[in-house]
Amino acid sequence: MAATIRDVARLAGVSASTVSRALSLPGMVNAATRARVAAAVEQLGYEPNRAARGLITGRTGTIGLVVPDLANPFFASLTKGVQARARRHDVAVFVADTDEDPTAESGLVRALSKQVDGVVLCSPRGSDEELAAIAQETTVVLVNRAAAGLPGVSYDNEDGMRQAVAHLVALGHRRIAWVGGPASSWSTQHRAVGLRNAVEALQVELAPVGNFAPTYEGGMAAADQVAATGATAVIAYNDLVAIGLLARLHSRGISVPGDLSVVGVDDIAMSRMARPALTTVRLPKQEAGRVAVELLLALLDDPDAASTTHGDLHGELIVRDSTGPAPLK
Amino acid sequence: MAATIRDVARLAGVSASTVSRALSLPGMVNAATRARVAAAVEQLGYEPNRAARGLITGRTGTIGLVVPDLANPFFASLTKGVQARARRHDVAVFVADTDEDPTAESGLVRALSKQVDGVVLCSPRGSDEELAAIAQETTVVLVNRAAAGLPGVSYDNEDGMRQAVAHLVALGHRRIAWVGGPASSWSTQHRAVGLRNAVEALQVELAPVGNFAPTYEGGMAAADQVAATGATAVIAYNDLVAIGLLARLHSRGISVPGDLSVVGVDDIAMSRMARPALTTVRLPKQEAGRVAVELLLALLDDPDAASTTHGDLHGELIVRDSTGPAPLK
DNA sequence: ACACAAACTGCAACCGATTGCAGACTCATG
DNA sequence: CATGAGTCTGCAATCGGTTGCAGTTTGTGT
Repeated sequence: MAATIRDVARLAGVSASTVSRALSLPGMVNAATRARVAAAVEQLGYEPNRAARGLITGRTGTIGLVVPDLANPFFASLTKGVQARARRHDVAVFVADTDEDPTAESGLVRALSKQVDGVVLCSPRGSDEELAAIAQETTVVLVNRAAAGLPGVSYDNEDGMRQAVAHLVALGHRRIAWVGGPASSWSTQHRAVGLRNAVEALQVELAPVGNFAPTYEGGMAAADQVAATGATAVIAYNDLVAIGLLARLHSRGISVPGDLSVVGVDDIAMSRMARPALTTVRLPKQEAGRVAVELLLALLDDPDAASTTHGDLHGELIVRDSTGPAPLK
Repeated sequence: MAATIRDVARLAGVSASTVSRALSLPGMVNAATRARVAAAVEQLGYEPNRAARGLITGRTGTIGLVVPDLANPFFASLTKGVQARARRHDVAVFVADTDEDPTAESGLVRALSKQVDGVVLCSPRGSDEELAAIAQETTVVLVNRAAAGLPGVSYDNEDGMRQAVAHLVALGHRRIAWVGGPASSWSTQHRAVGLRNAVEALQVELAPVGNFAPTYEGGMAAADQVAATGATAVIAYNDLVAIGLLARLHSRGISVPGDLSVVGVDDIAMSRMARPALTTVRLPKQEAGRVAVELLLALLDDPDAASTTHGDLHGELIVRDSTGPAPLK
């Protein structure tokens, strides 16, 4: 069906080797020959078969991406970033969705590992040991998680929390509630640490209300506990949780930001459209995907480029309508 | 690095051919031999290299998926459905995002076509001719678009619109505005037709306000025109547009559903969280992805299975808080 | 014990590329 | 005109699998 390198060779009146070289090492072939080859390629609409090349060179020009849930806008954006950057490098992307099933991670990576040069693994739920085992199989770049010596890109969660707290303190808030995500989540842990540092530095009080699912429902579930803390502001694990809070607070007649200010994390598209529009720490999601791809490709080119082994991204506080001055007592 | 079929063969004390057969045509090899092979496979953690197989069999066990925008929750869900179903069939998925660029479509499909068995093409913006050309290159299944003879899966837009109109009419609305999506969009055209049929059948008035971007901003832009039509209800091209309408109507002090009822299409996650929660025609997005994969795989098995050449999915009206009785005059 | 078919297994060619090596050609120089 | 250096180009091996064909083993009937 599709033209092969031999078809091109025949049409150009040269051998397959020459065609191969004309395409990948143009300097090695005579300009006239190269032109004939180019014409034949054009005429046949020839595109090299990467799989075949991969057998020889060990490089398939393909990477894998494993995410917990594509329907989560956070990962959708990240995937988009990976996608875009990979295409620029003429690399194709296999996408796999674990459906939040931690046990599926290693299986998927293993299945993928034979067909790709490396894998970008997002927010892995597995243990450090599992990740180390996975990294044996293929080159792995982690996103949103730092694990023992593995290359990766993550956000500076501490700094993001600091910005959020500083904003709230400037508005006069002195007691801030915190709705955590899943206890096992690396991000939750780091955000909690960042919060503790920030409240300590600014001498305000932190009122943690526990761990909730990182979803709208999680936010709904947390809202009443938040209200009960007596805090005048709340920072949520992520925007979905924050929007859940907004919904439940509204139905309880608690005014945002009049009675309570709400801050999220991520800045997903939905946050802008929430009512009131959500103040949030914007994490550069597509950027994370792009950096992860660059990191992975660099690592593939030079497996011990220890210098480029980790990317660190910063969040940026986006102030909208869900935060305001602390209510007067 | 990774074990090859020859490694397995050596360990099991048989030839590579036998290993190959033990794995793909188990009936052809002796049970005892098969067991030895299985043990060796297990011990080495062997996974066949699909790319190599693809060279011989012409089937790579890989399909491509091309969507206009992964960050759009509609396509994210669809991708998830494709993903899940493909995995069940042990098929890997290449995902490519055109970034809403219609000219990128055919290029991407062409680049993909050498590495995949077939492609699922979502909401293609290209012309029928372009699509026909693409279909020459590889097996294609369309989603959200019916084009000249190409296999595909789409929604029954007419019926969805009928349900929405019936709901509004039952609530006493007699004049319904319609905010269309991009004029070139296949869905817009079909939804408009469905609406015209429905209003005619139920003897109410339709007030189209033109075509807008299928986004939140599009909805914001359309809101004032909607208000000016004097309609008591509006049906939006999709949920994002409907949510944009909600936002602008709210800031203009127009009460929903008190003054105006709003209906969307899609039922993205955000719709449940909108204020008021959005009444919408739920389109089974993951289901569409699943059906598309089944269709594609069936077509690959039997290229002229004309019987299974088209999937038709139905929407379902989800009534929430954005629709209510028409205001009394 | 012998012939014959059935059931397995291995050899070798092949898929579409890449690449080390050596042969062929060009051209300037002695 | 022979020689040598430089350029190009082709041959053939290779990657990791699959598969047609032929050879070997096994089992059965007589």
